[in-house]
Amino acid sequence: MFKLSKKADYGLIAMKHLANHRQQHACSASEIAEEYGISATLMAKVLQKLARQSLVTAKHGSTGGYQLAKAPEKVSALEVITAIDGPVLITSCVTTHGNCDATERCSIKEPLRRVNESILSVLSTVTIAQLTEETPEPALVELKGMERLAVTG
Amino acid sequence: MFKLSKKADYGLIAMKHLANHRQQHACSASEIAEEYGISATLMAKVLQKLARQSLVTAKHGSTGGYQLAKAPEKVSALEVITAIDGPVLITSCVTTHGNCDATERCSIKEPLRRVNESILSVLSTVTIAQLTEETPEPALVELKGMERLAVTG
DNA sequence: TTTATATCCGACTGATTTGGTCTTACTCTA
DNA sequence: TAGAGTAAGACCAAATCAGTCGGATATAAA
Repeated sequence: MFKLSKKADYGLIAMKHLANHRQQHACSASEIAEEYGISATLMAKVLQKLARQSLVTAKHGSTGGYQLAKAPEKVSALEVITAIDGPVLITSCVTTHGNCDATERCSIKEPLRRVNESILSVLSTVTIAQLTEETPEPALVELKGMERLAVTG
Repeated sequence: MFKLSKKADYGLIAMKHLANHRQQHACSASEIAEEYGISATLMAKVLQKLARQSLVTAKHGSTGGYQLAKAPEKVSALEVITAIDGPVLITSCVTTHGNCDATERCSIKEPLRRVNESILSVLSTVTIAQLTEETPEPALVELKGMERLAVTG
Protein backbone atom coordinates (compact mmCIF):
# COMPACT_ATOMS: atom_id res chain seq x y z
CA MET A 1 0.00 0.00 0.00
CA PHE A 2 0.95 3.59 0.29
CA LYS A 3 -0.07 5.04 3.60
CA LEU A 4 1.13 6.25 6.93
CA SER A 5 1.25 3.91 9.87
CA LYS A 6 -1.33 4.40 12.57
CA LYS A 7 1.41 5.46 14.94
CA ALA A 8 2.34 8.30 12.61
CA ASP A 9 -1.33 9.23 12.53
CA TYR A 10 -1.44 9.27 16.31
CA GLY A 11 1.73 11.31 16.39
CA LEU A 12 0.19 13.99 14.21
CA ILE A 13 -2.95 14.00 16.35
CA ALA A 14 -0.89 14.31 19.52
CA MET A 15 1.22 17.12 18.11
CA LYS A 16 -1.91 18.96 17.10
CA HIS A 17 -3.38 18.49 20.56
CA LEU A 18 -0.25 19.81 22.22
CA ALA A 19 -0.31 22.80 19.90
CA ASN A 20 -3.86 23.58 20.93
CA HIS A 21 -3.02 23.36 24.63
CA ARG A 22 0.27 25.14 24.32
CA GLN A 23 -0.46 27.90 26.79
CA GLN A 24 -1.79 25.58 29.45
CA HIS A 25 -0.28 22.79 31.53
CA ALA A 26 1.70 19.92 30.08
CA CYS A 27 -0.53 17.16 28.72
CA SER A 28 -0.02 13.59 29.88
CA ALA A 29 -0.11 10.73 27.41
CA SER A 30 -3.22 9.26 28.99
CA GLU A 31 -5.00 12.59 28.83
CA ILE A 32 -4.46 12.82 25.08
CA ALA A 33 -5.21 9.14 24.55
CA GLU A 34 -8.51 9.41 26.37
CA GLU A 35 -9.62 12.40 24.34
CA TYR A 36 -9.25 10.53 21.05
CA GLY A 37 -10.10 7.03 22.25
CA ILE A 38 -6.64 5.57 21.80
CA SER A 39 -4.83 3.17 24.10
CA ALA A 40 -2.87 5.17 26.68
CA THR A 41 0.20 2.96 26.54
CA LEU A 42 0.32 3.17 22.78
CA MET A 43 0.01 6.93 22.84
CA ALA A 44 2.79 7.04 25.43
CA LYS A 45 5.00 5.04 23.12
CA VAL A 46 4.35 7.42 20.25
CA LEU A 47 5.10 10.43 22.45
CA GLN A 48 8.29 8.81 23.65
CA LYS A 49 9.49 8.54 20.10
CA LEU A 50 8.64 12.17 19.51
CA ALA A 51 10.53 13.10 22.66
CA ARG A 52 13.59 11.18 21.54
CA GLN A 53 13.63 13.25 18.35
CA SER A 54 13.26 16.46 20.39
CA LEU A 55 9.91 17.33 18.89
CA VAL A 56 8.32 17.39 22.33
CA THR A 57 9.74 17.75 25.81
CA ALA A 58 8.82 15.29 28.55
CA LYS A 59 8.39 16.36 32.14
CA HIS A 60 8.64 13.65 34.73
CA GLY A 61 6.83 13.43 38.03
CA SER A 62 3.28 13.67 39.22
CA THR A 63 2.45 16.89 37.39
CA GLY A 64 4.43 15.86 34.38
CA GLY A 65 3.45 15.46 30.76
CA TYR A 66 4.47 16.55 27.30
CA GLN A 67 4.85 19.92 25.68
CA LEU A 68 5.86 21.04 22.24
CA ALA A 69 9.57 21.72 21.96
CA LYS A 70 9.09 24.23 19.15
CA ALA A 71 6.39 26.54 17.90
CA PRO A 72 3.74 24.63 15.91
CA GLU A 73 4.53 26.77 12.87
CA LYS A 74 8.10 25.48 12.95
CA VAL A 75 7.30 21.77 12.92
CA SER A 76 6.46 20.06 9.64
CA ALA A 77 4.36 16.96 9.18
CA LEU A 78 7.39 15.32 7.63
CA GLU A 79 9.38 15.74 10.84
CA VAL A 80 6.68 14.04 12.85
CA ILE A 81 6.31 11.20 10.39
CA THR A 82 10.02 10.49 10.08
CA ALA A 83 10.43 10.69 13.85
CA ILE A 84 7.99 7.82 14.23
CA ASP A 85 8.29 5.75 11.06
CA GLY A 86 11.83 6.51 9.98
CA PRO A 87 12.82 8.02 6.65
CA VAL A 88 10.12 8.33 4.01
CA LEU A 89 11.05 6.30 0.94
CA ILE A 90 8.37 5.46 -1.58
CA THR A 91 10.14 2.48 -3.08
CA SER A 92 12.48 -0.21 -1.88
CA CYS A 93 14.89 0.87 -4.58
CA VAL A 94 15.20 4.40 -3.21
CA THR A 95 17.18 4.01 -0.01
CA THR A 96 19.18 6.52 1.95
CA HIS A 97 22.40 5.21 0.44
CA GLY A 98 20.68 4.88 -2.91
CA ASN A 99 21.08 1.23 -3.82
CA CYS A 100 18.95 -1.82 -4.38
CA ASP A 101 19.79 -5.35 -5.40
CA ALA A 102 19.08 -4.63 -9.05
CA THR A 103 20.73 -1.25 -9.31
CA GLU A 104 22.08 -1.73 -12.80
CA ARG A 105 19.03 -3.41 -14.21
CA CYS A 106 16.33 -1.23 -12.65
CA SER A 107 15.52 1.50 -15.14
CA ILE A 108 13.25 3.72 -13.08
CA LYS A 109 15.28 4.29 -9.94
CA GLU A 110 16.30 7.86 -10.64
CA PRO A 111 12.87 9.14 -11.74
CA LEU A 112 11.26 7.52 -8.72
CA ARG A 113 13.77 9.26 -6.53
CA ARG A 114 12.58 12.55 -7.96
CA VAL A 115 8.97 11.62 -7.29
CA ASN A 116 10.00 10.76 -3.76
CA GLU A 117 11.53 14.17 -3.29
CA SER A 118 8.37 15.85 -4.50
CA ILE A 119 6.35 14.01 -1.90
CA LEU A 120 8.86 14.94 0.78
CA SER A 121 8.40 18.55 -0.26
CA VAL A 122 4.66 18.31 0.10
CA LEU A 123 4.94 16.83 3.57
CA SER A 124 7.57 19.30 4.71
CA THR A 125 5.44 22.22 3.58
CA VAL A 126 2.60 21.32 5.90
CA THR A 127 3.14 22.44 9.49
CA ILE A 128 1.42 21.32 12.66
CA ALA A 129 -0.13 24.75 12.92
CA GLN A 130 -1.77 24.19 9.54
CA LEU A 131 -3.36 20.95 10.63
CA THR A 132 -6.70 22.51 11.42
CA GLU A 133 -10.06 21.81 9.90
CA GLU A 134 -10.53 25.42 8.92
CA THR A 135 -7.38 26.06 6.91
CA PRO A 136 -8.03 29.11 4.76
CA GLU A 137 -5.83 28.03 1.85
CA PRO A 138 -7.58 25.40 -0.28
CA ALA A 139 -4.58 24.20 -2.29
CA LEU A 140 -1.28 23.39 -0.68
CA VAL A 141 0.68 22.87 -3.84
CA GLU A 142 0.46 23.87 -7.40
CA LEU A 143 1.69 21.44 -9.97
CA LYS A 144 3.62 22.16 -13.08
CA GLY A 145 1.82 20.85 -16.12
CA MET A 146 -1.23 19.89 -14.14
CA GLU A 147 -3.48 21.00 -16.97
CA ARG A 148 -2.21 18.07 -18.99
CA LEU A 149 -3.69 15.51 -16.69
CA ALA A 150 -6.71 15.20 -14.50
CA VAL A 151 -6.44 13.53 -11.11
CA THR A 152 -7.77 10.07 -11.71
CA GLY A 153 -8.06 9.02 -8.10
CA MET B 1 6.04 3.09 6.70
CA PHE B 2 5.21 5.08 3.67
CA LYS B 3 6.21 3.33 0.50
CA LEU B 4 4.93 1.55 -2.55
CA SER B 5 4.59 -2.21 -2.54
CA LYS B 6 7.13 -4.16 -4.54
CA LYS B 7 4.39 -5.23 -6.89
CA ALA B 8 3.69 -1.61 -7.72
CA ASP B 9 7.40 -1.17 -8.28
CA TYR B 10 7.44 -4.11 -10.64
CA GLY B 11 4.37 -2.75 -12.39
CA LEU B 12 6.12 0.53 -13.08
CA ILE B 13 9.21 -1.29 -14.32
CA ALA B 14 7.11 -3.50 -16.60
CA MET B 15 5.20 -0.55 -18.00
CA LYS B 16 8.45 1.24 -18.70
CA HIS B 17 9.85 -1.84 -20.41
CA LEU B 18 6.76 -2.16 -22.58
CA ALA B 19 7.03 1.52 -23.47
CA ASN B 20 10.62 1.01 -24.61
CA HIS B 21 9.71 -1.99 -26.77
CA ARG B 22 6.54 -0.44 -28.06
CA GLN B 23 7.38 -0.69 -31.74
CA GLN B 24 8.52 -4.28 -31.55
CA HIS B 25 6.86 -7.57 -30.72
CA ALA B 26 4.72 -8.15 -27.66
CA CYS B 27 6.77 -8.94 -24.56
CA SER B 28 6.03 -12.06 -22.56
CA ALA B 29 5.94 -11.91 -18.77
CA SER B 30 8.93 -14.22 -18.45
CA GLU B 31 10.95 -12.10 -20.87
CA ILE B 32 10.45 -8.99 -18.73
CA ALA B 33 10.98 -10.90 -15.51
CA GLU B 34 14.25 -12.34 -16.71
CA GLU B 35 15.60 -8.96 -17.76
CA TYR B 36 15.17 -7.51 -14.27
CA GLY B 37 15.80 -10.64 -12.23
CA ILE B 38 12.26 -11.02 -10.96
CA SER B 39 10.24 -14.22 -10.57
CA ALA B 40 8.34 -14.90 -13.81
CA THR B 41 5.14 -15.98 -12.14
CA LEU B 42 5.14 -12.89 -9.96
CA MET B 43 5.67 -10.63 -12.92
CA ALA B 44 2.86 -12.45 -14.71
CA LYS B 45 0.60 -11.75 -11.80
CA VAL B 46 1.45 -8.07 -11.87
CA LEU B 47 0.86 -7.89 -15.61
CA GLN B 48 -2.45 -9.68 -15.23
CA LYS B 49 -3.61 -6.99 -12.85
CA LEU B 50 -2.53 -4.31 -15.27
CA ALA B 51 -4.38 -6.10 -18.08
CA ARG B 52 -7.54 -6.27 -15.98
CA GLN B 53 -7.41 -2.50 -15.58
CA SER B 54 -6.89 -2.10 -19.34
CA LEU B 55 -3.46 -0.55 -18.95
CA VAL B 56 -1.91 -3.29 -21.09
CA THR B 57 -3.37 -5.74 -23.60
CA ALA B 58 -2.61 -9.45 -23.43
CA LYS B 59 -2.13 -11.52 -26.53
CA HIS B 60 -2.55 -15.28 -26.18
CA GLY B 61 -0.86 -18.01 -28.12
CA SER B 62 2.65 -19.01 -28.94
CA THR B 63 3.69 -15.57 -30.15
CA GLY B 64 1.74 -13.85 -27.42
CA GLY B 65 2.72 -11.38 -24.74
CA TYR B 66 1.81 -7.95 -23.42
CA GLN B 67 1.64 -4.55 -25.04
CA LEU B 68 0.75 -1.09 -23.80
CA ALA B 69 -2.91 -0.26 -24.29
CA LYS B 70 -2.24 3.47 -24.47
CA ALA B 71 0.61 5.76 -25.40
CA PRO B 72 3.18 6.01 -22.58
CA GLU B 73 2.56 9.74 -22.38
CA LYS B 74 -1.08 9.08 -21.54
CA VAL B 75 -0.49 6.75 -18.60
CA SER B 76 0.29 8.22 -15.20
CA ALA B 77 2.23 6.53 -12.41
CA LEU B 78 -0.86 6.89 -10.26
CA GLU B 79 -2.89 4.75 -12.66
CA VAL B 80 -0.32 1.98 -12.51
CA ILE B 81 -0.08 2.12 -8.73
CA THR B 82 -3.82 2.14 -8.10
CA ALA B 83 -4.30 -0.67 -10.62
CA ILE B 84 -2.04 -2.87 -8.53
CA ASP B 85 -2.38 -1.66 -4.95
CA GLY B 86 -5.83 -0.13 -5.00
CA PRO B 87 -6.65 3.46 -4.10
CA VAL B 88 -3.87 5.57 -2.61
CA LEU B 89 -4.82 6.75 0.87
CA ILE B 90 -2.13 8.08 3.14
CA THR B 91 -3.97 7.53 6.41
CA SER B 92 -6.44 5.03 7.77
CA CYS B 93 -8.76 7.93 8.51
CA VAL B 94 -8.90 9.05 4.88
CA THR B 95 -10.96 6.38 3.17
CA THR B 96 -12.91 6.48 -0.03
CA HIS B 97 -16.16 6.95 1.85
CA GLY B 98 -14.40 9.30 4.22
CA ASN B 99 -14.95 7.83 7.66
CA CYS B 100 -12.94 6.32 10.48
CA ASP B 101 -13.95 5.05 13.88
CA ALA B 102 -13.16 8.35 15.55
CA THR B 103 -14.64 10.71 13.00
CA GLU B 104 -15.87 13.29 15.46
CA ARG B 105 -12.84 13.22 17.72
CA CYS B 106 -10.10 13.14 15.10
CA SER B 107 -9.06 16.73 14.50
CA ILE B 108 -6.74 16.34 11.55
CA LYS B 109 -8.83 14.32 9.13
CA GLU B 110 -9.66 17.11 6.71
CA PRO B 111 -6.12 18.58 6.48
CA LEU B 112 -4.69 15.14 5.92
CA ARG B 113 -7.18 14.61 3.14
CA ARG B 114 -5.79 17.70 1.45
CA VAL B 115 -2.25 16.41 1.85
CA ASN B 116 -3.41 13.15 0.31
CA GLU B 117 -4.81 14.98 -2.68
CA SER B 118 -1.54 16.80 -3.16
CA ILE B 119 0.33 13.52 -3.30
CA LEU B 120 -2.20 12.11 -5.74
CA SER B 121 -1.56 15.13 -7.90
CA VAL B 122 2.16 14.53 -7.86
CA LEU B 123 1.73 10.90 -8.85
CA SER B 124 -0.80 11.67 -11.55
CA THR B 125 1.51 14.24 -13.10
CA VAL B 126 4.26 11.73 -13.73
CA THR B 127 3.74 9.63 -16.85
CA ILE B 128 5.33 6.37 -17.90
CA ALA B 129 7.07 8.23 -20.68
CA GLN B 130 8.74 10.44 -18.07
CA LEU B 131 10.12 7.46 -16.19
CA THR B 132 13.50 7.63 -17.85
CA GLU B 133 16.85 8.28 -16.28
CA GLU B 134 17.50 11.25 -18.52
CA THR B 135 14.45 13.37 -17.86
CA PRO B 136 15.31 16.91 -18.92
CA GLU B 137 13.10 18.64 -16.35
CA PRO B 138 14.73 18.60 -12.90
CA ALA B 139 11.69 19.55 -10.84
CA LEU B 140 8.37 17.87 -11.34
CA VAL B 141 6.38 20.13 -9.09
CA GLU B 142 6.66 23.55 -7.69
CA LEU B 143 5.38 24.13 -4.21
CA LYS B 144 3.54 27.12 -2.93
CA GLY B 145 5.34 28.63 0.00
CA MET B 146 8.31 26.36 -0.35
CA GLU B 147 10.63 29.20 0.53
CA ARG B 148 9.26 29.12 4.05
CA LEU B 149 10.62 25.70 4.78
CA ALA B 150 13.60 23.64 3.83
CA VAL B 151 13.25 19.95 3.07
CA THR B 152 14.43 18.26 6.21
CA GLY B 153 14.61 14.74 4.84
C1' DT C 1 11.90 10.34 53.98
C1' DT C 2 8.13 8.10 52.20
C1' DT C 3 4.52 7.58 48.91
C1' DA C 4 2.06 8.32 44.79
C1' DT C 5 2.18 9.66 40.16
C1' DA C 6 4.09 9.90 35.80
C1' DT C 7 7.36 9.15 32.24
C1' DC C 8 10.89 5.97 30.14
C1' DC C 9 12.44 1.82 27.81
C1' DG C 10 12.75 -2.60 26.05
C1' DA C 11 10.82 -7.03 25.30
C1' DC C 12 6.92 -9.52 23.92
C1' DT C 13 2.60 -11.24 21.46
C1' DG C 14 -0.98 -11.65 18.05
C1' DA C 15 -2.85 -10.16 13.80
C1' DT C 16 -2.40 -8.35 9.33
C1' DT C 17 -0.08 -7.61 5.21
C1' DT C 18 2.95 -8.79 1.64
C1' DG C 19 6.18 -11.19 -1.31
C1' DG C 20 6.36 -15.10 -3.70
C1' DT C 21 5.07 -20.02 -5.32
C1' DC C 22 2.20 -23.65 -7.13
C1' DT C 23 -1.49 -25.73 -9.53
C1' DT C 24 -5.09 -25.97 -12.75
C1' DA C 25 -7.76 -24.36 -16.50
C1' DC C 26 -8.21 -21.70 -20.57
C1' DT C 27 -6.86 -19.43 -25.20
C1' DC C 28 -4.54 -18.79 -29.14
C1' DT C 29 -1.03 -19.87 -32.90
C1' DA C 30 1.53 -22.88 -35.75
C1' DT D 1 -3.70 -31.35 -32.33
C1' DA D 2 0.25 -29.94 -29.71
C1' DG D 3 2.76 -26.53 -27.65
C1' DA D 4 3.37 -21.98 -25.77
C1' DG D 5 1.53 -18.74 -23.20
C1' DT D 6 -1.96 -16.33 -20.34
C1' DA D 7 -5.73 -16.39 -16.45
C1' DA D 8 -6.90 -17.03 -11.97
C1' DG D 9 -7.08 -18.41 -7.52
C1' DA D 10 -5.48 -21.04 -3.58
C1' DC D 11 -1.66 -21.34 -0.77
C1' DC D 12 2.59 -20.57 2.26
C1' DA D 13 6.22 -18.15 4.67
C1' DA D 14 8.32 -14.10 6.14
C1' DA D 15 8.09 -9.47 7.56
C1' DT D 16 5.79 -5.82 9.51
C1' DC D 17 2.70 -3.50 12.62
C1' DA D 18 -0.61 -2.51 16.32
C1' DG D 19 -0.93 -2.93 20.80
C1' DT D 20 0.47 -4.86 25.69
C1' DC D 21 3.12 -5.75 29.78
C1' DG D 22 6.46 -5.09 33.40
C1' DG D 23 10.12 -3.01 35.57
C1' DA D 24 13.11 1.10 36.24
C1' DT D 25 13.50 5.91 37.08
C1' DA D 26 12.46 10.64 38.11
C1' DT D 27 9.53 14.18 40.21
C1' DA D 28 6.29 16.28 43.45
C1' DA D 29 3.72 16.28 47.45
C1' DA D 30 2.65 14.67 52.12
